[in-house]
Amino acid sequence: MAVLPILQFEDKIAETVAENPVVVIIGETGSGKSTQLSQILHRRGYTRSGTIAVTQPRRVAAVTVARRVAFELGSRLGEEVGYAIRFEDRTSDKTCIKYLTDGCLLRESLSNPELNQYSVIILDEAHERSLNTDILLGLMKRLINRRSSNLKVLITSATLDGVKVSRFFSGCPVLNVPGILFPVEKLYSTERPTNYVECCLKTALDVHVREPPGDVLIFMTGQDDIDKMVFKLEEKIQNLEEGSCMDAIVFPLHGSLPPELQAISSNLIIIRVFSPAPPNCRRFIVATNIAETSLTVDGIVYVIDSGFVKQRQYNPSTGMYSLDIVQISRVQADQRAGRAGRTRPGKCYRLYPRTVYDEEFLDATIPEIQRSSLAGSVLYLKSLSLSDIDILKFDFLDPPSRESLEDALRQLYLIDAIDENGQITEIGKAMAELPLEPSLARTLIEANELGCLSQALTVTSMLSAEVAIRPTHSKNKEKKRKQSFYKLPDGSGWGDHIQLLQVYESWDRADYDPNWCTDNDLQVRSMMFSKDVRKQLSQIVQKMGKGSLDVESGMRQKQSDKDYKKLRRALCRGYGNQLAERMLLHNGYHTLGYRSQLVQVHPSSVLEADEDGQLPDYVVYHELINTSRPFMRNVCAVEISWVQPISKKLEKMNIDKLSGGSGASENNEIIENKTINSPMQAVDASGTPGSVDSKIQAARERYLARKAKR
DNA sequence: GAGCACTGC
Repeated sequence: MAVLPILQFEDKIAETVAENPVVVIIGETGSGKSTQLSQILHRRGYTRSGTIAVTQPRRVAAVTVARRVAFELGSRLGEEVGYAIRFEDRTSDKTCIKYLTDGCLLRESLSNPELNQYSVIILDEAHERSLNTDILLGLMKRLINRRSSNLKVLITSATLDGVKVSRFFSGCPVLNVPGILFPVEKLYSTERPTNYVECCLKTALDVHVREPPGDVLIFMTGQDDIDKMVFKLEEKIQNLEEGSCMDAIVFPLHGSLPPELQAISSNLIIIRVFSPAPPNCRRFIVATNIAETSLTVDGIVYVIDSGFVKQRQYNPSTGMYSLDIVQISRVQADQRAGRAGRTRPGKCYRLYPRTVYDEEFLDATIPEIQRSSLAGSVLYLKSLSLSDIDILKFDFLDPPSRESLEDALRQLYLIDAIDENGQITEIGKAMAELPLEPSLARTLIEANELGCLSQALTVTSMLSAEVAIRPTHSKNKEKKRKQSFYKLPDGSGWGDHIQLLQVYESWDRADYDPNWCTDNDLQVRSMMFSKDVRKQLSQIVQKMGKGSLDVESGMRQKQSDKDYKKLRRALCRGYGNQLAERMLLHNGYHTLGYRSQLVQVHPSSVLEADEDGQLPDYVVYHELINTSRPFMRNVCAVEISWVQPISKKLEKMNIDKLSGGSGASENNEIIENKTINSPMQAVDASGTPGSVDSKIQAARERYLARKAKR
């Protein structure tokens, strides 16, 4: 194996780190930064005064890199080198290099805000701008001022965004470490295709017929398009004249491969996708952006880039999520192209003109912090109770909009996490201890008061694991699906939360048999995950727990509480920021919030109407999602008397007080000025119905209209 | 009467 480029810079790196508290390392793919930086600093003695922490945005990365480094140092995993991810801590007293997810480091800083056990903190893959890494960047800036004598912070990034990060850390040095990527030739289309699936197909066939051997990676937006593409490509290849070109196999690659295929397809992917193709056979891998960073497929020589990605975004002014097809950024486009140059020189077919890349694409993807609801993050920051930190003044690399921060404060106030002056409450502090989104954390705390903690643990775990009751993957098994659907409990008409509880209880009665999940079309993976979450939550709430926490005790609870009244009441408290009232004359709802929205119960809900065909007067919802229309997903019936205290709170809510009173106007300017530099990307917020292509077309037209206005 | 990209505590 060739010497990793980064090792040639060892002296330079050590020297720079010795002289500066913060250093930015720009290391391209293949530079070895993730495995070598920690070892270099270990060699230079930084582990004598503390541990070296290396954060990763993904769990697998934390595990595999730790394993690799342990191997290189000839030590056993969990001793000198260890890792910590949720549910799994493989470190010991001996551990001096610790890989962990960014979320884990955030959790650690909750109990130890100065992170004193660490002599070095490396934030790896910072360019991906995960929500947690962005918050860590802000915390690190504060920390180095307080621990300047004994803390070193390294921030690694793959793109040339180093200047920005350096500026954020008052002009800290930036080191560039080259990677070992082969050149990739970029070929642009002369115009935007009107039908991007067809265009991908045509390009793929062209490559297959004309280009020498080498595998092809095709980036598309979602499962539907991928399935369509796989089908059409296989068909076309079969119709090619025998012997006119080499054989081919086509694979789909996305995050939610059907559960019944998962077992086989993990073999498929590992053995067939991740090993070289048989001789004289070309592999086509049709993937979502999962293949951009999370999964690396070796042997790719050709990349076909549609130029689009599906992105989830949060709109703070409506409290609604939407899943939109948006243009990728230049960073993303280059990342995709780079996938063609890992083993030898490659080619990237960009299905958009050069001018689109140059003029329309954003430099970088909008960071997650500007696309998410910030209630959880704001609660986290408030719970650190750092007297020197004001949320609205918190120093973010890219600040979220003031609107988004205010939305978070309103939400937190409505669920009692902060008081009317924006100060964190005792309830809020308890909520922050729980690895749950704020509404679910609040539900658990209220359930504890009401004596239905066991049931609430189950519901929050199921929601937290995003267990889907009726997966849509079994198209060719229509009969079986219907049968099994009727076997599952239905929430007794009260709604989806209750159904989730009942489903988990059924699984408990089946002794947590994985086959029970498969028989009922439930993803084994997500059910197992919810079991892990439940266990973890149980351990945390044990301290405050009143009564038994096991699943059976929740079932006994039901004997005395047939209507799930206590649980639904706890949910009503927890979702005080996510309530809706039915309209008088029909079954539509309007949300009870800062800005009321007209919404409907999602058709997948098990919520039942009464004899007159009327849905409950009041419901709580887990999420608002704007697809073809605005829908409430995961709904539960509540009673008016429980809603009233929350309505009163809503009436007297005052955002000026919540955001810190008089000081707010001053902060206002700071945040708003910064926000102007990072506008939201063009999004499809109107929920235009129709095919993906028509959505893309519509998004493009809106973009051009806006451009013309300017 | 709908349909979901990807992560993570």
